[in-house]
Amino acid sequence: MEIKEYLLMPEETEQAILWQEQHAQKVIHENHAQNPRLVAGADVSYGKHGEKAFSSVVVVDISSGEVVEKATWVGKPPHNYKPGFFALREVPCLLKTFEKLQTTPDVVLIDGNGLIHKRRFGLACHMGLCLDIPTIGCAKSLLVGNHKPLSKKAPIAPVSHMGDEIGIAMRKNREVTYVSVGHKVDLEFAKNFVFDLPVPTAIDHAHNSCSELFKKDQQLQENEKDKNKVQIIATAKDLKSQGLSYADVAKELNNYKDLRAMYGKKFTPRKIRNWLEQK
DNA sequence: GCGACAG
DNA sequence: ATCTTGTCGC
Ligand SMILES: [Mg+2]
Repeated sequence: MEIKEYLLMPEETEQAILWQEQHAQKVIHENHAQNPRLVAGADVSYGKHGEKAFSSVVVVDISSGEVVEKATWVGKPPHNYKPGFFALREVPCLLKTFEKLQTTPDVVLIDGNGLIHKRRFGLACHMGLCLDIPTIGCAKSLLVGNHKPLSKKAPIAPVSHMGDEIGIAMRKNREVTYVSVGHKVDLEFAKNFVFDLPVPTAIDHAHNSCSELFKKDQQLQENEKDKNKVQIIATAKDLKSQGLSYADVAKELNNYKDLRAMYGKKFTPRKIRNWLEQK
């Protein structure tokens, strides 16, 4: 789909604060969603050592519950996570993913807050401005604000912060979701829409898709590592057959920087002996 | 200075 | 977000 505005905020904190305050004024708090049918859920997960980002957007037709389309993107995380500036980390990934989407959804659900934000400009607001589509923030925990305890009788409670009603806390079964306006929806619509969503939601699908990408990548890396190990063992075996001691074989292998890099750490005579005696 | 802090 | 196994409960 078409990205209306490719909005990236400055990395420097002081400028980012001003930028958020300025763009918060552009957020539309009135409802523009009518009879939504195509709902997009978006999420990002990260590699074990934070070197890779796995981003997914899944579109669900809520009239049937069927998945209509899925788009994914894998790349380097643009920024570390910083509370209040989550968009630095996820907006670039999500925009790359929405770009690939053929479908134009009626409503977008973002895994993060909208108006529930110190400057009323959480990730969902940011993405809403970029996409110019009705957008709702759905977070799993609270960034700012307070609310009365949820109970069976009152599974929904308003979230307030500095005198503003900026969202609602909602419990469906076991899980609590914090719902807030992202863009072009009002809180009343967002509340009812999310409350009535059948599970698995588009966000659930997106989250699962990210986990699959993560697992797939992890599996590939394991295979690569195994292939490398086979190569290393073959080399070690060759050296040993030339009459070198295990200590000398280890010393020799350590001279090859590429071999050491693919193994990850230094070779020890003990390790070499274990490998060769196993095979 | 301390604690809180979406993912 | 990731690191992680079994275990308690319906
Ligand atoms: Mg997420």
